Parts: sequence; structure tokens; C-alpha cells
Amino acid sequence: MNEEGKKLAMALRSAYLTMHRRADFYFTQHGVTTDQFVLLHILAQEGAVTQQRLVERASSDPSTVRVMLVLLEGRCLVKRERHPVDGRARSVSLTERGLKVYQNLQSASEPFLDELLADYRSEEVQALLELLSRIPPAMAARKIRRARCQQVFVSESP
Amino acid sequence: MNEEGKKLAMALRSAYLTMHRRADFYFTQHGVTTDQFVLLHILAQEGAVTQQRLVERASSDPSTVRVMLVLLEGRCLVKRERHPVDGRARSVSLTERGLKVYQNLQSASEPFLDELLADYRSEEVQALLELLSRIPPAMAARKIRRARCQQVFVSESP
DNA sequence: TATTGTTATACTCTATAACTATA
DNA sequence: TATAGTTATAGAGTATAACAATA
Repeated sequence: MNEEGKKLAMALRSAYLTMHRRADFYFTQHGVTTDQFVLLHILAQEGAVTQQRLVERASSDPSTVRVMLVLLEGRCLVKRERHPVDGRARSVSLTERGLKVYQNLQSASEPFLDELLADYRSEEVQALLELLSRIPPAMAARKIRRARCQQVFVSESP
Repeated sequence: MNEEGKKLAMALRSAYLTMHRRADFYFTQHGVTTDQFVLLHILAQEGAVTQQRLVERASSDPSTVRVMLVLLEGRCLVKRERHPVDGRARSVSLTERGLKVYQNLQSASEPFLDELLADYRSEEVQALLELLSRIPPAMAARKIRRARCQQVFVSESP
């Protein structure tokens, strides 16, 4: 039942994981993981942002982002300062060196991006972007449901 | 440069990670992770398969699949026997209990699949499936390249 | 020689919950 | 009270490389 949904989920899984592996193949040769590159990319695009903003943009979660930022900070690619107006928040941005590293990584990402787009015409990319964009809103966590859910584990004792 | 490719990569990332989190939200309430459910699903579809086949179908890699299977075997959901004709291979299949658990998980997956499909018409799902299906072949690892690649790390000492 | 899977090991991402501090 | 981030901790998936057994 609901074969269409399963097919879509599996196709999305296959596309993403294959892409992610391929990206890692390129990026790890240059000393960063794909996920680290994503953070650098967002910071290069947006300048100084809060960690919360990074969580949203990277589709990640707070503790993952924190761990990754601490790691990148240790390599002096990123700095985390107190936010000028909201004392609770951090203002995260690229260091000078972080920017330089990011720019050097552009050339590493090109063969990857070329492969990714190789089999699409421009209109098809647009169509794919539009279709993909509907998933995050549809799946946005509405944890309220949890209250109504029972822990219906299937018994594991025979 | 190559903004289109980056947008596509980020959109695919966002769609997949959001979906995966949402799926975990449902499945972990029932005692399995999404990735474990994927293996159970493939085994339910295909019957007895080699681990290599599971690697392909799950878009994973051999050691990941092995770890996951050992875990599932420990819970008696899966059995791994010697392959009848190829002595190197394992023949992996669901146990009776594994099948029962899988069937019970169907009802757990339904609200998730409904959410996933909610914003698509049927033709749109077909179009999305077709577009997504082009990525794995385009990204299939051609490790041959590695021989020609240099480790051009960006210097990290100032 | 090539292939299937194992093993050891390490890394990364993910997630939860209790916590601090600021708003 | 609510929010931003921290911390400790745990679990899960990913990846590599050296290895054994079999083809």
C-alpha cells in the first residue's frame, strides 16, 4: 500500500545519498567534508548569522551545527562572537582564512556540480527545484503529534 | 559560479534531510530507525538477497549494511545464511518475526507517506521520480579519477 | 586474480535532556 | 516564561584498509 510514496522516498534517498557520497569524494581530498562545506557556503553567502539561522539553512539541528562550528573554529576558518544586540545569540562568520579556503574550494566543487547538472536541461532543473521545494514545508516537524502517539513497540519476546 | 548546481544540491539536501528526520520521528516511536526500516522493506520486497544487493538497493556501503544487519540479526528480525551456490556470499532474508514486525510498521509509515505525497498530484510525483532517477547514474562513483587527483590541501598554517 | 564479506578503527552527524544566560 | 546556545552523552551511519575465503 502507498507504493507511490515509498517509491518517492526511496528515489529521494538514492539521489541524495549518491550525491552526498560523490561530493565527499571531491571535498575530502581538499580537507573538508561536504557538510562542512555547506556551512562555509552559507556563511559566505550570508555573512554573519546566528547559529539558529545556520541550523535552518543547513537543514540540520543545533547540536550538530555547534559541533561542526567548534571544529571549524579550531581550524580558524570560522569565528563565533557575541551577538551585538541579542546577548544570548552568537554571531558566526568566516574568518579571513575561512573565506580564502572557501574560495579555493570553489574549483574543487566545479567538477561535482558539472556532473550533477550534466543530464538536465535548464528548464528541468527549474522544475526539479520547484518540486523539491514542496517537501520541507510538508514535512516540517509538528511535534505536537507526539503527545497523542503511543509507544506501540512490536513485542520482541517470542 | 554555477549557482544552479548549488541550488539543486541544497534543495536535494533540504528535501532529503527534512524527510529523513520526519520519518525517524515516526519510526523510532516503533523501535526502528528509518534506515533500518529501509533494509526491512527491501528484504520484504525481494526475499533472500546478498548483502551486495542490499548495498545497491539501499544506496549504502558494505560495512554500513553489515553493521545494520548484525544489529537486526541480534533482534532476530533478519537471518544471514550461507548462499546456496556462491560460498562467498550471504543469503539475507527476513525471519518470520522480521516479516511480522515489518507488516506492523506499515501502519506506522502511513501518516508519513501521506504527508510526503500531500502536496503533489500524481503526474507530479511521476515527473519528480523521473527527474530524481537521473542523479544516481550521473554521480556513480568513478574512482578512477582519484589516481589523477592531487591532495591540494589549502595550507592551514598562517 | 577478482569478488564477497569480515574486522578493526575512526570520524561525523544526529538527537535528547538538563543546564546557563539572557530576553 | 521563552529563547539561544552549551554540555554530556549516546547512538547510528559512513568510510577505509587490511584480511580470509571462495570463485
